[in-house]
Amino acid sequence: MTTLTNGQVDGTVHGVGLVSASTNGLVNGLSHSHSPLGCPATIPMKDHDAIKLFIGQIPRNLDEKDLRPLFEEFGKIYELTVLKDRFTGMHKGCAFLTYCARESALKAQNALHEQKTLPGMNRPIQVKPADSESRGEDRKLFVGMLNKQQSEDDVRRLFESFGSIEECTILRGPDGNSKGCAFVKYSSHAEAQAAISALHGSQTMPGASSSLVVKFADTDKERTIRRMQQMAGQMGIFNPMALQFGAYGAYAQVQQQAALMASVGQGGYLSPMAAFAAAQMQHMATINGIPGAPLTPTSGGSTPPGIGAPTVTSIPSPISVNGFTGMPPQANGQPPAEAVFTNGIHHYPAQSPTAADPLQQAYTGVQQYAAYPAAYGQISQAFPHPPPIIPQQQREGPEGCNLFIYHLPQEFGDGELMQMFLPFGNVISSKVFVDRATNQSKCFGFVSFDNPGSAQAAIQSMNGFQIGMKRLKVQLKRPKDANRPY
DNA sequence: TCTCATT
Repeated sequence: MTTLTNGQVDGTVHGVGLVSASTNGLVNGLSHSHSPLGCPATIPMKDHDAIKLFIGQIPRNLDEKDLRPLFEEFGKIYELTVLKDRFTGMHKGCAFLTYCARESALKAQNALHEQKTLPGMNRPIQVKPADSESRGEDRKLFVGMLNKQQSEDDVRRLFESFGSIEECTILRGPDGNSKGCAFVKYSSHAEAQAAISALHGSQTMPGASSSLVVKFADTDKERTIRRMQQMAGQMGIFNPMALQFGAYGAYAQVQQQAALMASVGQGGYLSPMAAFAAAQMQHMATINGIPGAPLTPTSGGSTPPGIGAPTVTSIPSPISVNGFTGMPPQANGQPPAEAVFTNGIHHYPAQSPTAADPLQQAYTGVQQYAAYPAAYGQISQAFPHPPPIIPQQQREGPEGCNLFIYHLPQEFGDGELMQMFLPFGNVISSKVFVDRATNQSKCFGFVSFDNPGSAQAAIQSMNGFQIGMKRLKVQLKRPKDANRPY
């Protein structure tokens, strides 16, 4: 039989049509045996005490069939799954492996873990019980402020008197140089706690800038947050060029992370990163709403999580921007404060974007919505969820609705500022202050909501939010007539 | 100064 078709594998099932899952498994060519009576092969059984192993440091060009031979020599495999990205299908470089027999897993771990390096990898293969098997990362410590010369053995010696160390890893860069920190995993939480009590801050390693840090390692959730903050900080998302290509990849990533963040749970407040991811998705949706871009949804069902669709009707006419619309750039040497608000926004519709403002150029796609209502109308038809509100005029909300934001990234403009705060409510205006002379952001601005609840939610979530090296400072704008106690 | 990846 050269061609395997449904129902004709072993003669026990005839005709085309529904095929049982187990028969499908046979069609897929796995090497199961058949019983003498011609029944489908029994599903392989595993011991009740079988261990699921995590396999790491797998070259991304190896799939299950390539890996089986490597592991089969230690016993019959119950299940082997290469982890793939749920959106892109990308090989994640690791896998789960369960042997039918517990003993096989132990043998494989002993023989392979850190024992050999697969082609193309610069670190040895990892074969150890999956996280799901051990329950809880509350035994793992992060150790910081080590001397970069200290080895695994040095660290072990430092920590061994507090308990039995299951794992000890120095963090190293690609070149193998220590990053001055390590992970130490004990067999119990109590041991880990004892090490913290005894060692944290107890000494300063030669060459370290402060005393030894010993604390519990980040949980998965914390790691997720950390990653996303790093991602947010390192241009990627904010770099307009990154949005021009690879938009799907960026979208998928952000969507995935937003989903993750949704599960992190931050006491009822939208967590900073979820807010951020949501804002960025809106941003990307805006970019992709330009006709011809690949992301245009075909139905309303594909709203990314966490996004409330802004409404077209709340977009005021772009033509009058506080009456300053047509004002030429340096009309006055020292403009009054109110004029500063309008400077640097959708600039001067009569002009095309100029090289004087790279950011403006970069965001031309967005700014056109403001400058050319007709174009906006077209796009809003093509895209079920219209792009976010474009700030048209500087409006203050009621008291308690207006925020000061300090420490904005240099490249943030009004649009980015608004994007960042949209998830918390209806942003009626956003304004980044711009230096008139240099056209550079002064790294602070205002955001106004239409209700105090949104403002409070934004403060809760975004104050202290890390972007790159900086942390946002978000607080209520003091009312003009506030009674100052001093 | 929080790993390379944990369905």
